[in-house]
Amino acid sequence: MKIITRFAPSPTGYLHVGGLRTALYNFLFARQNRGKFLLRIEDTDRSRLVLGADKKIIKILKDFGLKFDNKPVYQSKRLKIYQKYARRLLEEGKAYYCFCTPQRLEKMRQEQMKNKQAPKYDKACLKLTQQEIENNLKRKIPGVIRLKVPGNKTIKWQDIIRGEISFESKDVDDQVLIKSDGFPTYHLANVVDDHEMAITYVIRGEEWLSSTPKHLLIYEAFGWQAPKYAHQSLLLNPDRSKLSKRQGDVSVEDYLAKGYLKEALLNFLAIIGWTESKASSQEIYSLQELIEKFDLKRLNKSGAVFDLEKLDWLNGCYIRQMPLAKLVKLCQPYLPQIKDKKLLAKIVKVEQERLKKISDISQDIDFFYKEPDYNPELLIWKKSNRDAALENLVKLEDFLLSLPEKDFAEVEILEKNIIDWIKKNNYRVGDMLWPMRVALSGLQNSPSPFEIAWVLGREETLERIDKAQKKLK
RNA sequence: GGCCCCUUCGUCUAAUGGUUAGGACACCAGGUUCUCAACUUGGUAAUACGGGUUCGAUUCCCGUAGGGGCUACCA
Repeated sequence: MKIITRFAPSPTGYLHVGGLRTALYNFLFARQNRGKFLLRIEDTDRSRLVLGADKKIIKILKDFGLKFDNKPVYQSKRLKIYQKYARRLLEEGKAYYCFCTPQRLEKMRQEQMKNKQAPKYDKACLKLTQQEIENNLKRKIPGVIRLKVPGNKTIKWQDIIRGEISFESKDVDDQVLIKSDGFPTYHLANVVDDHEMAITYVIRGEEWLSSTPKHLLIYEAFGWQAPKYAHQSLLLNPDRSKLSKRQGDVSVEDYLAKGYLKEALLNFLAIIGWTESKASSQEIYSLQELIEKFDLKRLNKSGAVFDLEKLDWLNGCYIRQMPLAKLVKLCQPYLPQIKDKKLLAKIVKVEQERLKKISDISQDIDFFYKEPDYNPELLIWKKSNRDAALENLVKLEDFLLSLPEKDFAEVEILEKNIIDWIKKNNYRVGDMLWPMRVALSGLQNSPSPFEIAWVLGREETLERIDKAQKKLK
């Protein structure tokens, strides 16, 4: 049987990173089995609907390389279908009309809670006669359709990730199937669509675990075969609660805007809660590799803290491996003040190994195009003194003056020249390099003096060293 | 409150009856042409607790504790 998975987000705003992880797992599982990966937009809640949110989700999936098959299915366009199926359940006596007011339901729930009972619908409307029901319908009294849940039954299934899970039907509420506005609830629409779309594997978050008995009951009422379920663990805040906006960024867009790479984020989402095998210590995976190696059964049962430090590390790995031209392109938006393409490329090259996020590129780089202002004391190396620093800068300037323009064309040549000169004269490297670097950058911490001089060029380098001498006098 | 799920270093995890309990991130220390970064070598650090089963339990069972999820005419 062909394996078909789906990602079924509701378009209520941004896409949560946990949602992206679910999409990834569904995508991987489908691809590695040469199956299909479908997209369904669950837009049955009109009050929470955000216009355009579906387009954003589709764009993100595309940008991340999670290509889905077929056209996306919109539940809001399938109202008649859900109603048809609900009617069938009604006719077969497996569902019933309920006209209870929200107020009555609320009151009932409160009382049940007070009596330490599980809040559940009391099936009051099940006692309605056919005549009463028809009268209510004729008078257009708002009502819903509920599933008639059998009383004493054990519902169990083999979850791919968690093994056997069982619930008692007495703990399952008579779930609303069709709301009073005619829209289906998640539960009905989800089951009907998974069935009609021939979904074979449902991979979803753990928050759906306690809804699964409801879904299984609906499948049973229709006489359909249920798909296989895999309930993955949740992404957590550092305090181990469900990853939420209150404690940091949760939307995919947020992470992208912060300068995380798509590849890194996807890689991170894949390895958080999953490891390839007992033997492997691999952490970096391309999407293609994940398709080959991902194993649903090896997903971890317990929730995983979304560890930003590890994401930063992983992102840094990806940045360091990236071809310069691509990185320059990504950095450009963060450095609008630098119009000179060559200068931009040089700065990015020098900063490449220092970046954790793309956005870091805007940190401490002003000195590359603007004369730095700094305290002259900074020019003095810890093992040196003011007079020596000045003297060394003079020597250095004299030497650099002797180097032709072409020696500034590559970092390596410049470096070799200066180091050879230091060695030949038996200078201490720190005596020369520290003041040089500070003269060029004005910073305590910065790239090496060779790299900065290479970016600045011969003329600017000499000028800054000259200025540094004046500061020390 | 009820129902369900989970529990190995700070974090992500490996090890499914026999290991000095392994790796990665983070942290600490050393190395590397001055600082930072990168790289590299090394180090600190965990089986929640209590009972079983067993010659032997991280591993299997029970209980306790802790954490999480759900408990809507939201998904």
